[in-house]
Amino acid sequence: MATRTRRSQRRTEALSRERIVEAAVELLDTAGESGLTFRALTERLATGPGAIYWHVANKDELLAAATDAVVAAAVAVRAPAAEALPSSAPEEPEPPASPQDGIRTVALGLFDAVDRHPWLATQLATQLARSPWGTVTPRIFESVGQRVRALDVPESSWFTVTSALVHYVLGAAGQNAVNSASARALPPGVDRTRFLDTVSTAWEELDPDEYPFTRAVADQVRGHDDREQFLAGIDLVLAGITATQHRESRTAQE
Amino acid sequence: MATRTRRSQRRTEALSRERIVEAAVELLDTAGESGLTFRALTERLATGPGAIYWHVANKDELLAAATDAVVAAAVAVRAPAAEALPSSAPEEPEPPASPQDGIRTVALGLFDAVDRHPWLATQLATQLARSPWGTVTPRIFESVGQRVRALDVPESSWFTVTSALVHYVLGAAGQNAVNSASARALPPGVDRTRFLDTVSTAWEELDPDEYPFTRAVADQVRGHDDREQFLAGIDLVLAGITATQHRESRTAQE
DNA sequence: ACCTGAACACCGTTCAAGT
DNA sequence: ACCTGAACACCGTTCAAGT
Repeated sequence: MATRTRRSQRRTEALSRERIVEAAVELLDTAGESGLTFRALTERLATGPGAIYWHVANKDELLAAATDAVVAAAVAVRAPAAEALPSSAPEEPEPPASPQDGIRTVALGLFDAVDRHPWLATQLATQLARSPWGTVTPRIFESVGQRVRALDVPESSWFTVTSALVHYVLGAAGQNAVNSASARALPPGVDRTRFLDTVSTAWEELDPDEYPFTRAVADQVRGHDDREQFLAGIDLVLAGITATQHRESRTAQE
Repeated sequence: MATRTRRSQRRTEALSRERIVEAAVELLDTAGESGLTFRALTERLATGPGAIYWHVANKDELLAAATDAVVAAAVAVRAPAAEALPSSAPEEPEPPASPQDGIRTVALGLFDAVDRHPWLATQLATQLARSPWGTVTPRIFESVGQRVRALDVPESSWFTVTSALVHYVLGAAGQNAVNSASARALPPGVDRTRFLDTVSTAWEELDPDEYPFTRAVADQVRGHDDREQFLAGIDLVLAGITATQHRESRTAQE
């Protein structure tokens, strides 16, 4: 009864794992987590479930592959100047970004990816929980870690410091998917300002005895910018790294 | 054909939302996320699906309630001394914990909760993503925020600083569910040491060109303690808060 | 080697009917 | 008001069969 979807013609391109993952990402983006079903996928790819199972072991593996593909694209960041104006003065020496800026860029890359693909927040948690030896964790870890090494953190702290940064980024990005996803779910026309207003008001109406702090802070929710706040958190961790180093070198000198 | 489960006798206690949520948490703990089904739940509660739907709107609400219950318990931390030796010297004045220690305690409370309930990592991401105006976010936020206020952070920074801490905690706790859950999934007898060994080895075998940092750090994975590393991250953020304040007051004095 | 599509077991949810 | 349990629509996955 539902109107026949316009994609029923025989597919021309051969099926491949790549095409399947690509279709999965599209489906997740447009229809959300619950929108990714093998039935929707077979229709979109004009094939049967068996064909998909030939290329992919099961749904978990498909979700992992989709997550990995998006993360890989997100963390493969170059210096922003390089792509901003591709044809202008290619011989101009790239401004050597500080390691701190590099970390901010990588972090923002992931942050924005979660913003564009809200399902990524949950999947990141799920995939990371499933296998730290998978491809997703090392990818993120490596990208942040290389910049941490460029700070003058002693080698013995590399693992701890990088972990702290990665944890913050994942936590903050996950939490932010909230806002973008929820805001999107609201009736169109209700924009971000109205959305923050809703949250702020809800917080203001909490029980004064149980939630004094949250109530006190409700107003600050209203005007805040997610990216700005995200970066402020990064800077807090970076400041902590610097401060800890200084404390250590001071102690070492005595 | 399956052996009749021992719980088929008529239930004595009346059904209630509370009992349902309690059973859901048990099911999640023992059988994992995929183990929580309405069928398993009806069997355990010796009832039919309709009875459950009388108390709970749907599975999403049930998961939200389960998450909220566990988070509420985790975040309601008292000074550790109070419960350690309940009957010894009750009039002894409690050592006034510093706000920093308070933050560490709350954070560890959540960290350990995720450790005991690995499904919490995913659910935290999901629930937070679904509704920041729900009960889960304010609960965590409030508990951390009250301690942030006790540090001498200027009021204008309350929201940002508390958010940063909460994001770190959620990210780190989520990532850690990894380890406990994965370690649990391994054949019994393979303990944590062996598990870390596996991860470490996997990281050592990554492509040297693409993953130089992760490889360099692989060895540090082997001996590390999750809780210690988690706290080190908290301390990094706390150090960042202090450093930022000093910088600000220094600037203000000029 | 790659794909088809009917079939299977299982899941969340509904609802007419009971007490 | 609270509970029962058959029924429904939908899902992931399998597999004998085709090319």
